[in-house]
Amino acid sequence: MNNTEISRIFEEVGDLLEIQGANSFRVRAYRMAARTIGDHPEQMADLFAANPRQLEEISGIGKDLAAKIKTILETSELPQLTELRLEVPAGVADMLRIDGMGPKKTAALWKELGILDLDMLKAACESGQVAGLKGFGEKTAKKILEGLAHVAESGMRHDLAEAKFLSDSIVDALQLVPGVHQVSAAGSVRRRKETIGDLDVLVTADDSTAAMDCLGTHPLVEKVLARGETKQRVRLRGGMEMDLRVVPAESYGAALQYFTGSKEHNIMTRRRAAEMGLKINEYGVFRGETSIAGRTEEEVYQAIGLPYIPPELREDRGEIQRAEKGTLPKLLELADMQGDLHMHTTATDGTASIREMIDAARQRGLKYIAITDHSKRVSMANGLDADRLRAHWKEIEVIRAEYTDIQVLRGIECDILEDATMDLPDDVLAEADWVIAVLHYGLKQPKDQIMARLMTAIRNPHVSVLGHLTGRYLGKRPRAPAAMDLKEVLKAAADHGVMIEINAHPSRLDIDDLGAAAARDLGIPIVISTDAHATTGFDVMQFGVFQARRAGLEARHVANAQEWTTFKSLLRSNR
DNA sequence: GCCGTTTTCGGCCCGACTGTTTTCAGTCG
Repeated sequence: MNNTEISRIFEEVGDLLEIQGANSFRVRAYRMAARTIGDHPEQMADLFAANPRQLEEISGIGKDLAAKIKTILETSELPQLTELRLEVPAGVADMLRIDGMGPKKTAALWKELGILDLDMLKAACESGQVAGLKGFGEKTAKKILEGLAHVAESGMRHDLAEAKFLSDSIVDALQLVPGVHQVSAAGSVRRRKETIGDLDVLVTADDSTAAMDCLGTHPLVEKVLARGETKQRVRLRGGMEMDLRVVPAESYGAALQYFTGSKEHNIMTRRRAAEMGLKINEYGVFRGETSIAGRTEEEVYQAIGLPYIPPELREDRGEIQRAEKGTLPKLLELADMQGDLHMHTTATDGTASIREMIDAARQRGLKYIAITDHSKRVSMANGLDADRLRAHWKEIEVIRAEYTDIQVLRGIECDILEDATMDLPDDVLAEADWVIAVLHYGLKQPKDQIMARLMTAIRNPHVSVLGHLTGRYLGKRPRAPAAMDLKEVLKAAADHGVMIEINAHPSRLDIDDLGAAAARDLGIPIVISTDAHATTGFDVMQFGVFQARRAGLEARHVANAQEWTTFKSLLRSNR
């Protein structure tokens, strides 16, 4: 059982307990544990094998949950969940996914009307049964029917690029509204999470009406779901939902801090405030009735004795403790990026020539790049065999000689084949300036085989970096990461001087933030690459930088944030 | 179910909006 599977078990226990009306803090404990385990950089199985007591040392895991993890690891199941499933029919928990439905309503529909799944729910709404139930009414029944229509997409997360585009568009529109002063995206978009559930935008205004009217009539908005004095919720075209909050200027910082989250980070800041005899809400920091801070986020953090914490770090992953000790990182910036080391040309599946890619890179101020077309295994992209690759490199040599302000490396994105050999012979790889080793095929192979393949690449003396390591895909058709022992892979990479890529494409962002942090802790240089297939492909670098910031990386941790001469000394061929 | 520099018991973040109610419960973030 891996962490994801254990996490799902606790998540389901939480849902079922909640429907049963269990103590909400108990429910929260299961949900917190599910999240903690799902996010944990090390496998519970490994921790347990090393020392069973380690589980209890994880914050949010006590004696009871540690014992349950042990049971799951040993028997692949949890008797408590088996029992809960007998008590709560399988389709009932699905009702929780409907917007506006929580545990109380779900339990009422199940117990009072005998509704067991979403189909029965739909029928009961249409027949008027739901509207007649105590505590329900016409509007609730209608809202449930609407919610049912959106249930598939409501739980769906969208990639950061799409979410940021929508959020920026609305922010830009609100900025033009007379009487609106400050406008900012908040929520997980501001924290630069790799996928986004819904959007938050915050404004300060003399009067909320104009801002809300602007949003309500914006061409991207499909429907206004709720509107009050200070808060409006809308559904955008494409299915995402957005909250707009209007606050007074003196509360802007407190509101921005509050609505940026994460929820877990806010619980920690509020708890800290309470310990200091203060109270934080979205209007400010209060001692008794008196507001002592709130105009800026800096003020809010200062009031609880902390320096400003960048949004990307606000996940309750130790940032509060680091802030307290004054050891917060000075996060990488987009402007730090000096080079880009993963891109394609018309030689394989890119749309621009070598020269066009070099020119586009220069326009963006890059000082060095690597041209890394596909190797032959990727036949659908017209991947290069040894002969074509050597000819391609010759062409690069001729063209790069024309430029004095940018270094151009002759690279290759070489597949690690299903049988754990490299797609190109060693003597060819030896001639490259830069070799990215990647898994494209056979991602569903068993863990042992995936590990064998990765070890082949890591031990190969010519491999510079592992590209999009896990092969996961976050797009409309998500693809799970390949099975691997990440800790072991990173350790081997560290031992052999192989770098790790953060692929900046918004559907990849692979390796992820926690993985990048783990690599950094092992002293592995991180490379952030766009994997550009066109001249516009360079523009996704920002998303790679966001992911690096979430990992807490500084410029010194990122190989291609270094000056060319420094970067050159990091190249494996120089060792 | 977790947790502890006032605590091993008694807390656990906090406010807005909606709908169904006549003063509030449920849901959400």
